[in-house]
Amino acid sequence: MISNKDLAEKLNDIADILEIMGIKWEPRAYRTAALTISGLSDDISTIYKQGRLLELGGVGKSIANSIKEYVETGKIKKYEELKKKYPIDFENFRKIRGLGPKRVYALYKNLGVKNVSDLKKSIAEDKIKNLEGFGEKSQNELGKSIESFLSIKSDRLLLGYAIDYADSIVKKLVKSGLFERVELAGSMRRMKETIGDIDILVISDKQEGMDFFSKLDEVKAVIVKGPTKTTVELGIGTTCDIRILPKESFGAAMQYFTGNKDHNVKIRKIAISKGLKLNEYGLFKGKQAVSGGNEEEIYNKLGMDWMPPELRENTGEVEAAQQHRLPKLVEYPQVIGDMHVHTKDSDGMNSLEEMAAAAENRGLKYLALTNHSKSLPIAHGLDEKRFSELNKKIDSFNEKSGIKILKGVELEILKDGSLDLNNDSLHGLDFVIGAVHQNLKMNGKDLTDRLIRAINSGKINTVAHPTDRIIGQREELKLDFDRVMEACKRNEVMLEIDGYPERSDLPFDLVRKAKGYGINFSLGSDSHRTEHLRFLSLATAIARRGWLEKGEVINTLSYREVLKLKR
DNA sequence: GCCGTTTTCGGCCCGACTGTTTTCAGTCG
Repeated sequence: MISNKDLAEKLNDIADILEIMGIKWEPRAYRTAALTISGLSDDISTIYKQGRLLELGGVGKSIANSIKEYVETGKIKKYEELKKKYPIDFENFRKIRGLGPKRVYALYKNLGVKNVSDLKKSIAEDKIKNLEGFGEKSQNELGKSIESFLSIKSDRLLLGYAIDYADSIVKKLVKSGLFERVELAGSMRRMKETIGDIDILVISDKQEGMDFFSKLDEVKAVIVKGPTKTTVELGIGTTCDIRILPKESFGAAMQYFTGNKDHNVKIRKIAISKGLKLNEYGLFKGKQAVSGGNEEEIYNKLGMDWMPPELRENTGEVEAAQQHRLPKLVEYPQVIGDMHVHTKDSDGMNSLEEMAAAAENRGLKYLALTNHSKSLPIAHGLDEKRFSELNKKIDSFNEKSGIKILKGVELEILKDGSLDLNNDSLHGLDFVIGAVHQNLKMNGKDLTDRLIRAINSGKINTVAHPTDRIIGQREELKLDFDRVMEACKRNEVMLEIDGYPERSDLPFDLVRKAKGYGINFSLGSDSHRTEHLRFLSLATAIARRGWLEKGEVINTLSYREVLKLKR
């Protein structure tokens, strides 16, 4: 089965094997390429067909050839040969904490350990501790690592659920009074849709802070405990790092621990090119600190503007910051309406009044009530008659309410691309979200045609969760997004950014692509109960990660202006 | 093997922590 993930694993395997063979720099090249490929949203076969392999960072002639082989035959000769020589399950070993290529090789060479169950057996037989370079403690630690490897369901947590958990930890740390400052960093500060771990940076000169942290209720086990860094395993199934820093280094540390790896490597290379050195303690000229306490100042001294964390993925933000051409991103408070909300009239849990009151409490000025239409019976989709009744109820609600409700629908786009409500009914609505929920097993071309027919109808405002992915459960639809986006631009149809954590759809790189087509966006929480309204800010985060500005997001318009979008 | 306002050859981010060492290798982020 050809996939980006499978290819990345194969390249990582090659890297691991080359490393145990004692080869110096080649492993790094394969790992860089693997990292690039695992971060792609386009299919590797698509990129190959478009002849764009060499545009990928870390992919040169040789690796491009391997990828060509892989896409065409499903195999890579170099990989097969190396794997025959070293038949070791590196893919799973990589997920076990404390095991790298060198130690895996030592286990293989001395004990014949090829996979996780072999390793488990060797531990049970007490064989590891006598190996050179291992001991009683490593044997025990490996046993624990295997346990947590076997119990973990998926690699990454959804930001939408982890962020509140992390915030509550931060609040406890602040409340303890042991820290001068407490901040989240890492992928969570970048608001990445999924996170691998939680990074917390603190200013403190008290060692008690670390003890307090290690004893929080959320902490299941302490993995690393050093004077400046502690790593713990949390109850929600992820690890959390906390790092203590002096005040004069805090800006440097925020810089260091926020950007993704590529962003950071690039920034540090720029520092080197200016005769400086950048690490988590500051920006240095020789041994003299040039800057450190303030993150913005560090970027400025390196000749670039400060950039919002959401952008720090090395997708052109560094160059833009150097040329002072960063976008003026849409701000969280500028999003004053939610364009995708359900009530119990279809498959929601709360009433119109409850959703409106909760939204008003969150400071919103309006929301679009977009219940499902009749061809989605599983969600109690509404027919023309029920929409008409609901709309009357909305009209009378709006007369006496501060927060306003738009009469909307999440309208089924049927198998042939036709729409699920008649024209009269659609005419009575303020905001129409076209959505595909059923018959997803069509091929990519038919799906694209189906969607484009709906876009061409002139009756929908926006396309709901366009890729239809469910993170960890369902792949993105194989749509031809160039055709979809051209059709959207031509018909002035928007794309939705659905903030519901499992969806997070459009993904941020496709948002960026659509921005290039001049398309506007609607943001929605896809709330099915009042507690879900918080997901609107996750949609805003994706918009920011896709470089969107205020004018490209309709949720920044006033209620009256949004009403004018009626089709 | 990749890459280039440091180079088409000669580098490749870098510091903390752990365990096994007796001065350091391996792993991690």
